Amino acid sequence: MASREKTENIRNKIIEAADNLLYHKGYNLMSFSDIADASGIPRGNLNYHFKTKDEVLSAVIDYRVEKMGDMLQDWQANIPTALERLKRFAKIPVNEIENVRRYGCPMGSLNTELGKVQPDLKSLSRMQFDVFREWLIEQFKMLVSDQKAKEFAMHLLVRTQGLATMTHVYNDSSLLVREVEKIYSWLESQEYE
Amino acid sequence: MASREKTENIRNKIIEAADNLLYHKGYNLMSFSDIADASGIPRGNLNYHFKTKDEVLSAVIDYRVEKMGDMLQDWQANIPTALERLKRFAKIPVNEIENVRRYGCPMGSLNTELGKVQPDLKSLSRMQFDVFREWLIEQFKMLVSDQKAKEFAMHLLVRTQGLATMTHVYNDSSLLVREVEKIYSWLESQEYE
DNA sequence: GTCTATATGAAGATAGAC
DNA sequence: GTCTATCTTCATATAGAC
Repeated sequence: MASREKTENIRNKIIEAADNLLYHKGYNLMSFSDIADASGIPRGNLNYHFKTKDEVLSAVIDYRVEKMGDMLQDWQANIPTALERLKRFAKIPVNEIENVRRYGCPMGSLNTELGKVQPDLKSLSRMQFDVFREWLIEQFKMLVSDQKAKEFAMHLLVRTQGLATMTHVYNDSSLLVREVEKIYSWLESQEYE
Repeated sequence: MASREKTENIRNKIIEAADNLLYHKGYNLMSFSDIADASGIPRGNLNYHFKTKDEVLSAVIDYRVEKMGDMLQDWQANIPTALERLKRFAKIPVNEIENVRRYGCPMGSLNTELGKVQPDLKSLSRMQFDVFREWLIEQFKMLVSDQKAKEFAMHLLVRTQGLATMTHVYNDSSLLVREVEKIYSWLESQEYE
């Protein structure tokens, strides 16, 4: 149906606008008016598509999770070795360097904001990390024991989050580059069975 | 003067209550009413001591910076070697493990929240990091070249922030312990001149 | 200096016209 | 389905009595 398709388009416009605002302003400072302005959808009409702000967040998380899943599948298909795939992961912040400098990590900063006092929304937000975490474990499993794979996957997430946070604190993209190089060295130096 | 002393006491009560709320709820969700309830100071009276919410934040940051500076001075006086002092720093999250699990790092989470869209408040909040950063550089300077000292100081901050963020995301204190042990190994393995 | 009462504004959410 | 107008709530901040 054409009308249903149109509704879907509107929904997607809203989600994409909210996705950016969430990254650039954070959840608590993102208002429906902001979304209306950014998406071009009239203020009141938003509430037809999403009754509450929580529902908007939920839709954005689903959207992000799907997009990231697709990306990881693509890497799985097109990057030959696990080590190279891990390096590809570690490179994400370099590709997003200007955004990281200005806004931090979109997943980490959202979790940090919601984790304090909005536990339901935090659980939603954590799903973003689960996607990467499970994929990283699979990659490391091709290189080390299952036990070590879990540990290394978390360690990689720790270092990525840390560099994003500190790059943001000090507005310093050279720090980001240096820390990613350190991660590369670490990945290459592991004694894989 | 007794009355002036009393005013100071009230100010300090407000600051300490706001310090906790800022950590537990974040800046944007912390209201004057929250501070009034937590400190026992009547709602309206707060605005005599602090005209705006920004002023409260500023006072809390000053308070934190002073407290942390005292702590670092104490370490400097009472812990004999630079390596031991660095390990003492790395141990902070272990001592605060329950808080980190529930609320993340008080400095990192505040910077992340304010950094997106409140640049003036972000500058204030970054002062917390400056205290540690400068102290860490001094410690590393006793062990490596000046250039390396800056790099290592930031690297230590990166790893500390990363472990705090991920411990918070997954509510997982065993991750925190494991990552601090890794930092210990790293500190001990450096080839110092 | 302390506190009450209130002004003011902005947000999320809803009712109902088209 | 779309959108306007509005209700309600809650925040910061202020005016002014005590």
